[in-house]
Amino acid sequence: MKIASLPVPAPLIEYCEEKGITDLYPPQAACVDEGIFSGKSLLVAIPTASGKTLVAELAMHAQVANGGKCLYIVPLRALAGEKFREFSGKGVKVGISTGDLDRRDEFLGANDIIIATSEKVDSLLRNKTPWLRQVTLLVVDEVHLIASPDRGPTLEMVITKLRYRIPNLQVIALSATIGNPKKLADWLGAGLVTSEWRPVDLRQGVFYRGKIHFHQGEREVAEPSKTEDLNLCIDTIEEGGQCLVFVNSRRNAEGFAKRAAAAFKKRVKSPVLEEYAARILESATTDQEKVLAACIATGSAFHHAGLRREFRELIEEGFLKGEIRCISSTPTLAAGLNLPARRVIIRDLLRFSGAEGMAPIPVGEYHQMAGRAGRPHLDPYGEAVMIAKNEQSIEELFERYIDAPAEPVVSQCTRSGALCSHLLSLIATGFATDRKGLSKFLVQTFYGFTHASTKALDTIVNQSLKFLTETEMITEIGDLLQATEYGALVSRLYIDPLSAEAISGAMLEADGYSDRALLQVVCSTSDMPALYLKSKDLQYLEKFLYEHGDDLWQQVPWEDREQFYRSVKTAMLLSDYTDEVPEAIICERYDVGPGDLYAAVTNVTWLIHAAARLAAMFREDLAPAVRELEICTSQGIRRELLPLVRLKGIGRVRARRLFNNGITDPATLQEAGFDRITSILGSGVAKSLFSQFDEKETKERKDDLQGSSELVKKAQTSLFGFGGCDE
DNA sequence: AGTCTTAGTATGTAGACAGCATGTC
DNA sequence: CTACATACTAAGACT
Repeated sequence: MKIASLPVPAPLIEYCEEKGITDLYPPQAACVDEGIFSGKSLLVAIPTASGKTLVAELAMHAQVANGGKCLYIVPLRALAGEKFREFSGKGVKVGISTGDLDRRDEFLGANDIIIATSEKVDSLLRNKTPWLRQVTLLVVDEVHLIASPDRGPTLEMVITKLRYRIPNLQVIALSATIGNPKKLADWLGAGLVTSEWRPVDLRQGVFYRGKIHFHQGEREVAEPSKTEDLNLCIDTIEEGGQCLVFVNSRRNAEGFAKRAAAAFKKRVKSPVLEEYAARILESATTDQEKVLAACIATGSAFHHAGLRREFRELIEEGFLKGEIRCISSTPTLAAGLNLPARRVIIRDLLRFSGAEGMAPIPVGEYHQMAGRAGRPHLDPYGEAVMIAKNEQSIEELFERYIDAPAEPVVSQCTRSGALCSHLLSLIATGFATDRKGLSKFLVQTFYGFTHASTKALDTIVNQSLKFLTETEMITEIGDLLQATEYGALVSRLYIDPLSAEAISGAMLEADGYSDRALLQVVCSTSDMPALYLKSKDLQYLEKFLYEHGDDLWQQVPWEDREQFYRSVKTAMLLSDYTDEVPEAIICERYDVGPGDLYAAVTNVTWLIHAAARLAAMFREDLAPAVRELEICTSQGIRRELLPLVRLKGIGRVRARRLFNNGITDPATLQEAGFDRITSILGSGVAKSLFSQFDEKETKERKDDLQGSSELVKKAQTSLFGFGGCDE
């Protein structure tokens, strides 16, 4: 099917033709036949890299041409960015909205295509964002993530909410191959396109004793090194390809990269790689990062969430450009960006999962990783290889993974805790005003669609409503369910009601305040992933609790202390960060990577913000201190620097430099004079600082004049600020 | 004596969404 | 409740 013949606006067609794309791939043509251009919903369950995105893009452009608006839901922020770049510059207005990124936010609704994560869309719904009603096409990327235990329910709820609100909404759901595509399509009222077709031939095989066994035959692999995984990797490099190795732990990822680096030393030399290594070394703070630099210099790299984003992106870029030959990675790369390689080695098929010990990875995940093999237009074929430990397991691996269908997608709505937050949001946002309304909504979910009896769900609904009523987040008067001001706030803050209750409960009971106490409570909630405990941690944790245990708001439990210790450890790390302990020392002390540190800081900042809002509601006296902590945490500064960072252009580093030079607040800064500041921070920064003071003075004069109208406004908001459920 | 090898044992384990209001080095 | 690879340790074997 020719792209030029499709009913889409010219810019997209021209763009495709420039790229040399003139015909649709067979699965894409099937989507056209199924009616994507006539507004029909569709579930597209086809392999990775077989052109799902273009299907969505065609449908979106057609919608926009008819005056429609499109919402594109992705699972990861990094993916949102990737799609944003991909969709931009083709004659439609594209906007992006994720937690850490809000480009063009004021006019977000003015865009034709808006890309957002599922949680962000849920948050937009909870805040009654008006333009959501104008959406005519919903694209859900990776819709099989409905089966994800922690984030699946949100995705399921968001889809259900949007379809509930918008009649005739066209839904295009994109998915990897799954076990029950028909079921999912039926739920969405969608047509179904499935296919095994791929643009590059994919050979899946099992390596054993120097040979890869494929369905189509065998392939010999040379054995220049002692280890099989490395031999497989070198084999592809020698052939001119790149290699992606999936392993089950960070340590393994680093270990493999080191071994590969030693083997590559004689083979790969490149000035570009040297430059990458130098760039990393320049800002490296930990040993781990120095190792990474050494590896990259030879063309190998490791990739996991302990690395800072900057380095991860550098590795991805280096691999895409073909400079880096081999990446050993934890599942970070499996679900993330589009990084194909000629050979993918799925080395570890077991992964540690808390309750289950070492458990085999799901078939769906294997397929996702295997699908990474083969770069379209660049590789003659792609190879996905597992490694067998004995003759017998060759057969087993074929059966268990290569020839096995992926798991069916199953709703996770009944998982403990998942529903409570969503029920609150349904009530607070007016999707349901009584129990009947809730049931009516819940039968529309995928859970409701796949379960004839809602008994299991009803039990959880009753429990959750009981909790929400007892904690006064909702009231039930007669039949009427309504969110209280507290409940509405919790819903909008997007925290788990359990976390909200833990935080406000602790604050209500507290006699004093300390940052540590608040941090520990916040770190004990499910919204804050706590650090793992290691044996060496026990010593200093016990010492800390002996000295400061009484200052905490939560009591040290008598038994089952692990959870508590973990929250204390996490709080101590964050406390060190606001105490301006250098990154390298924190990383070493708590055995985390810079990426983990960054993640913990952004996460806790969000929760402290929520805590500050809750404090304003329940403990006004604590609110100023909590708000201060919010700034301290986000900036990584001690309280003494607070007056300085209020100034534009002053962050943690400059503030510290000023402070150490005896300049402790804006007033002394102004007194010190331009020349003195120039000598500390340079003339550029000094100039912008002093121009701020001039602006401020003129603004203050204006504010004095407007003071009276400001007051009126405040009175109005408090007069009408009790719920505001109308839209 | 110093180095390598081996067997036994202790240890630790993937990832990442959300608020809010704008500007770090 | 489930496992495994790796790092470390101590003791033995070799140059």
